[in-house]
Formats: sequence, C-alpha cells, structure tokens
Amino acid sequence: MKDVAALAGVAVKTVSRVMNGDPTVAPDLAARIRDAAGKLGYRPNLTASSLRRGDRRTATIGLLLEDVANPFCAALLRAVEDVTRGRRVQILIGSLDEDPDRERDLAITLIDRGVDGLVIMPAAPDQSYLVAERRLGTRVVFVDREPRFLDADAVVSSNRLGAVAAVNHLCSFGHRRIAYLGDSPGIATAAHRFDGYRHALERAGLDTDPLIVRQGLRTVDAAIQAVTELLSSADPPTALFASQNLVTIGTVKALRQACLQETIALVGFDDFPLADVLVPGITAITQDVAQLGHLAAELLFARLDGDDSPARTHVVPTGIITRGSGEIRPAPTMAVGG
Amino acid sequence: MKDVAALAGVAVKTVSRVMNGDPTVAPDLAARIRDAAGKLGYRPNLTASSLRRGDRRTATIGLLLEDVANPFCAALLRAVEDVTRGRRVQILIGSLDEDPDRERDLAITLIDRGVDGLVIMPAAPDQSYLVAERRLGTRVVFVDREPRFLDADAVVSSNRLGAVAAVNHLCSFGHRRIAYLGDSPGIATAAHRFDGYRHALERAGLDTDPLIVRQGLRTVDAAIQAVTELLSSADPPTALFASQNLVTIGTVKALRQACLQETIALVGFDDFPLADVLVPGITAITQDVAQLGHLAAELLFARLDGDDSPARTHVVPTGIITRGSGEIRPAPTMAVGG
DNA sequence: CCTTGGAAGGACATCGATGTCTGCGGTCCG
DNA sequence: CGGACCGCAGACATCGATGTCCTTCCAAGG
Repeated sequence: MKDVAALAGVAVKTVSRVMNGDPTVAPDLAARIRDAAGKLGYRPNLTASSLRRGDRRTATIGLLLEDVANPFCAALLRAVEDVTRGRRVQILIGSLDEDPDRERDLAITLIDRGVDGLVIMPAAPDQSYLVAERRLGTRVVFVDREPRFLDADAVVSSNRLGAVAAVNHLCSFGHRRIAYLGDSPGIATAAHRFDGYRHALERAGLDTDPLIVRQGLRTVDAAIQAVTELLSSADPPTALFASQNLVTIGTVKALRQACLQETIALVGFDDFPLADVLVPGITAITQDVAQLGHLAAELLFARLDGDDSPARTHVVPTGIITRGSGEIRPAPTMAVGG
Repeated sequence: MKDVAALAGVAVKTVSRVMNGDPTVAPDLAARIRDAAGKLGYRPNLTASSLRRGDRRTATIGLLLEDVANPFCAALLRAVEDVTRGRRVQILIGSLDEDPDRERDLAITLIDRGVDGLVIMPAAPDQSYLVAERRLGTRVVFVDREPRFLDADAVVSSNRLGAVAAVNHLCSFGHRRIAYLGDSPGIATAAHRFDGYRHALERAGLDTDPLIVRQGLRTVDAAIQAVTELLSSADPPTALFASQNLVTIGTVKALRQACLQETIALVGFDDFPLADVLVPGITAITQDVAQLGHLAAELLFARLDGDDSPARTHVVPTGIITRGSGEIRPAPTMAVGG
C-alpha cells in the first residue's frame, strides 16, 4: 500500500480511502491510484484490515461435523455453503469422529483463529466449555443434535416422531416383533430415536425386548454383525428398524447375505443414494438435510446480525418414503400367536 | 496481553515470550504470568500474530472441489483433512460446480485471506491466473485434473488406462458394440477417459460409433435420459461404459427401468457405496481416492516446507472390481455377425 | 479584501503481537 | 580487581490497514 501511495504520489491514507470506496476522493485522483495499484499488483491484506477494524469480522465461519465423508454430513456442508456463498463468507471445516476432545480442541482453535461463528454437530456430552467463548462474542448454532449444558440455538430433525412413524408403519403391516439397531445412546439423536421406538411399541401394546435391541453400532461392519446375530437367534424379529444410514446399509448387506431381504421387513432412518434402486427398495424415514443446514446457517447469520432473542431449538419434520422393504408382512409361520 | 502484563507486573514483551515458550524467562516469573493469563482468560490473537510474524503462515489451506456433496469429493476432502490434522492446519472449503469464474474468484479470495496453499480440483480451462499468485508465494497443487497453462504439481488417477481397462474387460466378454457415457470433454478427466475408450476400441479393431457416444452428462437424470434413448435406438449397444459415478448411477437406474440390467453389460468408472449390493453388482474401475487426497496434501506441504524441485504430475493407478454387471455376455440374438 | 465553510488529502496513533536492541545485574576468568 | 560475557527483561519499532484529527485550498459571501 505504501508503494502504491508512493507511485501515485499520495499518502497511504488516501489509497486506503480509494480501496474502501470513500466518495470524498476526487475521481481523477482515485483513478490514478487504482491505476497504480493495478500496475503494482497490489492486493489488500485482509488480515491487517480485520485487525485494525474494530468489528473483528473475518467473514469466516467454522463448521464441525461428525465426518465430512458421511453423505449426511456432506449434504449438510453443502447446504451451509449455499447460504454462506451469498454472503461471501468462507467455511473452515473439521471432522470430529465422535471424539469429545476433538470437538473442544477444534472449536477453541477455530475461535482463536477468529471465526465469526460456529455451526456444530456436537460429539461431546457437554458444551459448557463454550460459555466463556460466547460471552466473548462468538456465535454458535448446533445442528442435528442439541447442545447440553449450554443455552444455544439448535436445528434438529424430529427424531422421536420419525422413529415413532417407522415403528407404527411396521406395526400397521402386522409386525409385533421389531428389532432396534442403532448408534450409542450417548448420542442425543440416537437416544431420541430409541425413545421413539420404545414409545411407539408401548402405544401398540408391545414390550421392548432387550434381546432384539442392539445399540452402539457405529460402522457398516458392526451393523452387519449385529443383524447376522439377530437373524440366527432363537426368536428372531420379523422386522428391523435401523436408526441411522450406515446401520441401514449394514442391515441391507446382512439381510442379503442371509437371503432374507424379501422376508424380513426393514425401515431405515435417513435416506441414502440408491435406496430406490435396491430390490426391494428401502423404505426410509427421510430427513430434510438441506433444510437442516440452511436453517442452521441462516440462524447463525441472524445472530451475527444482532438477533439476541432467546435461544430456540428448531425442529425440521421428517417424512417417510415407502419403497417395499418396509411393507413386507411377517411370515405366517412366524406368528406363534403369543 | 497488555492486561496480563499489567496484572503480572511485567512488560508485554515478556508475556509474549512466555506464550511462545521462550526459555529465557525465569521459571517463577513465567508461572506468575501464566497464572495471570489464566485468571484473565487471555487468549492470543492469531490474526495479529500472523501479521507481525514475517513468515505469513496462517496454518490454513484452501481446498476447492467440484461439489463437496459428491461422494468422490467428500472422500477427497476427508483424505486431505487426515493429513492436515497431524499438522494442526485448518481447511477452508469451497465448491466450484464446474464454474470457471467461481474457481478464479474463490482461489483469489482464499489467497487474499492468506491461506498458505491451495489444493484445487480445477473447473476452469485455464489456470494461468495463478501465475502471479504463485510468484507471491502461494503454493498450489491440483488434484483429479491437471492444470492448464500453469506449471504446477498435480495428482491424478490413471484415467486413460482405467478407461482402456474397462473397454478391454467388456471386449473380453465378447462385446463389440460398447457405448460411452460421460461428462463434457471440456473436463480433462472426461477427455482422458474418452480418449482411453477410443484407443481401446481401436486396438480391438472396432470403430468409434458417434451414435453410441453421449457426452456432456452432468447429472443422474441426464444420464438416465441418455441411456434410455440409447436403449431404444435402432442399433443399441450390448455394453455400456459409464465414465463417472453419477453417470453410472443414472445408467443403473435406466437399465432397471428397462429391465435390461441382466442383459446389457455395464462397467462404471469410479466406485460408489452399495455398488456391491445391487443385483447384479456393478463392475467398477476404482480410483484410490484416499491416496489422491493424501498425496495432494503431502505434496502441498512439501512445497510449503521449501521443496522447489520441478513440478510433477503424480499418477495414481486405477483398479477394477468385477461384480457381475461387467461380465454379462452379449445376447446371442444381438450378434448380427457384422 | 477578509472571513467562513466545506471538500480533499495528509500526519499520526492504533489494532495485538513480536523482532531488535539495549540495559541491568551477576558470574567467571585472567 | 577489572572487563568480557551471559541471562533476563524492558523500551521501541514494526507488520498493513484504518480511525481520528488536522491542514490546506478554493469558492462564495459580507
């Protein structure tokens, strides 16, 4: 900038004025300065600028997801990006891999780097570490899962109702022995879905049988193994409720290995690509991922723009797409008539 | 920092020394300062720090991909992240959507924000706009596609050889009429794959029939339509080579709609989740995405660490997984015996 | 002709942290 | 016993840009 000023024969301040579109600079002078800047390939240093400006805005937000390679997270990232793009805001991204320490580390690191705000899919059981940060001005919005021990905005799917819908759907096709396959109940989302499962069973006058409940499934392979075990147990279920996309995929694979994909009903929570091309198609409880990401980002920007109304949790409704796997009726021979 | 210094009764410079682990500070003084910092909740301002430090290192890199929601890109992002994590470097992410202007805009924006380097899956037909930037110190590595009009490192799959392998595979099962379905030849990757397709046909003594070549397919729906048209044409192909994952998925859907999935052979370039669960399983030319991302990131860091050897293009070999769809033989009735 | 006012541009301090240089007190050696 | 040297800490300048305040200059009015 100094060089530009020298070449144009003016003071640095004047160059600064031109760069910021200050109208008090005479047009011809401004042109001369712009010319000099072009000749020297001058480019303003945003770091220095944001340091001097009081506002501390860096036009950057942080986005912490469970694993960016997971299709659900990738879609979420994309939805957030679509919002930030319009505001010329950039995204710093990080995967947490369900590691609480990593959540904390990354959140603090990003805040230290001066992000204006954070969108977090939390992995830790406790977000109180953010209390101090928020007081210092960083805005935080949670997505997919609500925060704990922190009063902040969140955008989540109607996990409980979605699970209830899944179970009701299976019940309506005559199932009375429905297994639950899901992630660790330590994850809020999984807990809500399990809660919905139990609640729906109860409303249908059925008991929750711990023998056909498998939690803590985190990978496709873990799901395959759990389902395989269930299928070969003494009193196997006639229907399966898989409460997460990777678990659903593992379940599909296990059913095929056992050639039971036309015999045992399956409803998965969260849709995935090609679910419609499989035979039978996979009936799924769908989340509006784009809406989740969109809302989370908009909410964050609203906060950054000064909205200081009380924190809220926004619930995005789930839907259901029937494709065949969820409409299989229990085999007559299975009906022992308990 | 000033406040910390005041509370500890020392000069700011001494606080700075302690924060940077300078061993020349007496241990008890250091402890007192750390204590004061803790009490005040002091957190160093990395922005100011990187401004003052000569090196201009922000420990941030930019990653520009076609679309972060695409599984290929998401996997690439994850692979890059796995490398940066070990170095405590953060990633600024952006989707280009095959828009040349957007590539340029985002690249410049990120450089202005002071990223140390960029990993780019280029969308533009010309990267010469980066010449000046590189002279100013920004390191750039390209992934998946080579840059044009810029001498820089790149990491790509063996696209041409992969396509050759796909066609050879189909030929070895007796196919002589193999359709090509792919993205716009303006995209380097697509061009190489098409080139491999033509080359392999030629080696097999076959002509490239423009009637069964469909390029410019960018979405699943476009692929579905193209395949549907091909299948109902006067002289339909007996085998299909889909040169990109979204195109492959569209092709699978179109074949199923026509109930020809057991009749027409299909080999897809780039594997995708559930390709093994479909019936028949989809035979795929596989890319080592993790390796692509890993190498690109390592290469970038090598450059940042001072490696100034001549720019190279690293080629990551492709593989093939046979699952059924690529091993279907042409229907005897189709063999007109040309 | 002097005053006044507003427009235009410059000098200086400042954001937060760190490189450089200096100064102080003490130790070690000849 | 004096000087060289070292460990330690502070004053000051600096990174690049901008907020604040001030000066200059010119035109219009009295």
